[in-house]
Amino acid sequence: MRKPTDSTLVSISKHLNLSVSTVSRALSGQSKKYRISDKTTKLILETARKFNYRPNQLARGLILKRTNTVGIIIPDITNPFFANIVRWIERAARDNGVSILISDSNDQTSVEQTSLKEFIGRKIDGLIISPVGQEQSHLREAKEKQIPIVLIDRNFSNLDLPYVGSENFQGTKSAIEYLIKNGHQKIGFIQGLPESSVNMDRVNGYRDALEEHHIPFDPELVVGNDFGVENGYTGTKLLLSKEEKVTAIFAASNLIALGTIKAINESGLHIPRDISLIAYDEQFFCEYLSIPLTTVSQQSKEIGYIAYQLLTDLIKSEDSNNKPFKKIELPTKLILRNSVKDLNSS
Amino acid sequence: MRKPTDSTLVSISKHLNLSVSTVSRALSGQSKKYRISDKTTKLILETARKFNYRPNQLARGLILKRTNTVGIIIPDITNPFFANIVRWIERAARDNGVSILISDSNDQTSVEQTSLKEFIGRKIDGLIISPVGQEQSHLREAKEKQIPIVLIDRNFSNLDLPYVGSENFQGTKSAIEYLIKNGHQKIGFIQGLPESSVNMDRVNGYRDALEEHHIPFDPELVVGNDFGVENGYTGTKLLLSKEEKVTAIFAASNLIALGTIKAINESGLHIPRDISLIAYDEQFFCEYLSIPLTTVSQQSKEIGYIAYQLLTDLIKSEDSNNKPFKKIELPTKLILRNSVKDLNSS
DNA sequence: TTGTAGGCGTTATCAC
DNA sequence: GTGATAACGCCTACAA
Repeated sequence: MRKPTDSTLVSISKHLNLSVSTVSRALSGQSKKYRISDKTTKLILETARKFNYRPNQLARGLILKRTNTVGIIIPDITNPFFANIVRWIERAARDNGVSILISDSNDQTSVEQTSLKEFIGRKIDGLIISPVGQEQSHLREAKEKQIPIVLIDRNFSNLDLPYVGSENFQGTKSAIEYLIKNGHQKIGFIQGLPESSVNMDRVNGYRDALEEHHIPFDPELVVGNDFGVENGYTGTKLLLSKEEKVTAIFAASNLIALGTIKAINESGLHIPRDISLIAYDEQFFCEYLSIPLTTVSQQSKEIGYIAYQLLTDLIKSEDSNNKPFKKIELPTKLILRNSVKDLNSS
Repeated sequence: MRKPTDSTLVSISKHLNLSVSTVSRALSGQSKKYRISDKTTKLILETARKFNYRPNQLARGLILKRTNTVGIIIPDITNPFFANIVRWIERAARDNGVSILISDSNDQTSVEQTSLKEFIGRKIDGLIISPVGQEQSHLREAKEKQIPIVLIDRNFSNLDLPYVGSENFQGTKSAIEYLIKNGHQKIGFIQGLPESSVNMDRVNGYRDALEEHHIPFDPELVVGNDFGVENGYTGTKLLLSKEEKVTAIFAASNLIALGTIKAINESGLHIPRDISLIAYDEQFFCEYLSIPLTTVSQQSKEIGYIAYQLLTDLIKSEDSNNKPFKKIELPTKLILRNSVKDLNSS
C-alpha cells in the first residue's frame, strides 16, 4: 500500500471532470442502466485502464457487506489429500472472482480458533473447514453469527452444518472385507487422530466388517493416535510386538502406511509375503512404493469442488440456518495392487 | 457478513454512553497514552468481550493503509515442495497476525496475472511468488507500485527483486558428478518447465559437470517440458528409444522421477541394475519407493521462513526500491540411497 | 444523463 | 480524561 500513484474513483472523476457516481457506474458496467452516454462510458473506461485503476476491495467490502473472500482451514496442507482439495476449491473460487484465505491448523484446535477469529475480522463471506477434533464451540458461535460454513472431510454429527467427505465407514469396511475374503482374521488397525470423525468412522467400519464375519473385535489390535508417518512406524512396531500375530494391517492414512512399510522392513518381514497392508487414501506415489499399495481412494477433487458449490449456495441464500444441511458422503474405491496376500491359496 | 448482531465501536460506545474514540483507544491498548481511567477501560474491555467485538479489518485497512495480509502465488500446491513452503510461510505469518491469500497458478502466466491483480485490489501488504516463466511485466508493474515482493524457488536474474531458493546449479552439478564418479557418461536429463529459472540452472549444472569431466554435452539427451509425472514418463520413453543408450537419468523433479520409474519398469529394465536414477527434490515418500531414490534435497522449510522474513523487512522499510535486493541460495544435500549403480566395480 | 450526499467501521487530529 | 469530526474509497438512494 501507500502507493502515491494509486488511482481511485475520485482521482479519475477529477481528471475527467465527472462525478464519482458516474465513474463508478460506468466502471461497474451499469452504463445502460443509468443511460450514461457511450462517449462518456468509453472515456471513463479508457482513463481507468490508462491509470490502471483497480477498485479498492476493502472499501468495496465495507459498503457491500460482501468481500468475495472465503476462508479455508485444514489440518495439514502438506498432506496431498488436503492440498488437492485446496487446489480445487481455489480454482473454483478464482473463476468466481473470490479469493482464498488459508490456514493450516496443524491439527491444533487453538490454531483453528485463532484463524477463525482472524477470518471473521476480515469479513470472509464463508468458511470451508476440516475441523481438528470434537471441540466445536467456535464453529457454533460462527454459525450463530450467520457465517456460512461447510465442513470437509471431518464431520460433526451433532452440529447441523453442511458436510462433504468420503464414505469412511463403507470404504474401510469394504477394505477389511477384502482382507477377510483373502483369509485374514487377525487384522491390525493403525488409527489416526482418535477424536476425529473420519477416524471414528473408519474404526467403526473395521469393527463392523469383523463382526459381520463373526470375527471378535480385539481392542488391542487398534493402535495409534495421529495420521502421520511416525505414528505408523511406532504403531506397527507395537503391533508386531504383540503375542497375537497379525496377518494384515489397515493403515488409516497413506502417511501411516509409509511408517508401517518402514517398520515392517526393519523387522525383516516382507509385504505381502509375511504381512498384508491396505491404506486409506490413495495418493500419486502409492503405485510406486516398494510394494505397490492397495488403497482406498477418495474423490478429493470432487470434495473440494462440491464444498465450494455448497458454500456458494449458502452464501447466496438468506437465513440459511433454518433448513437442515446436506451431508454428502462420496463413495470410495478400493484400488487393488500387490500389498495383500491371499491366504486361502497358500 | 450481514450479521445483524455484529458489534462495532459505535454499538459499544452507544451502549456505554461513551464516544467511539474512547472505546477505540481503550480497545487498542492506548488507555495509558490517553489517560483513560481504569474503570472506564475495564468497562470497555468487558463490554467488548461480552459482545464478542472484533475490529473490522476492512475499515482498519482502509484507514491504516496496512491490511496485515500477504499474498502467495505458487505453481502447484499439490507439489509437496510448495505445500511445505506454504506451510511455513503461513505459520510465520500467523504468529504475526497476518493472514495469507493463496493462489495456485497451475504454471499458467495468465492465472498468475489474474491473481496478482486480485491481490492488489485486496491491498495486500506484500507478495511471495514463485513465478511461472520469464513473463515478468506484471511483476515489474507491481514493483513500480511499491508492492513488496519476494521471489521463491524461481528467480529472475534481470529483475531486481529479493529471492530465496536453492543452489540449483550446484545441487545438480554435484549429483551429476556423483554419477560420473560412478562411471556414468551417457546421462539423460529430463527437464521441467524449460523457461523457468530453476530448470535452466539445473540444466546448466548438468552441462557444467559434463564439460568439466570432458564429456561432450549432447542436446539430444535433454528431454521434457514440465515438472509433472506424465512428462517423466514420456521423457523416459523417449530417452530409452534413442540409439545412444543412457546408463543414468537425472530427473529434474521428484514427480518426473515417478514417471521415469514407471517407464523403466514397463520397459522391463531395473533400477539401478540396468539404469541409474537421481531426482532433484527430496520428498517424504522417496525413501519408500520401489527403489529408494537418491535425491537432491532442498531446504523447503527454510525457504518459506526466510522468504517471510525478507518480505517483512521489505514491508517495514520505506522506499525499498532503491537498494539492491538479496538473492539467497540455500545449499542442497545429496541424499544417497540405492538408485545409482557403480559402473566401475562391475 | 449526471450529480450530491450519506454511510460502511475504523483511526487520527483537534478540541475541551 | 474524553469527545467531535474528518478522513479512507466505494456504493447507492435521491435529486436534478
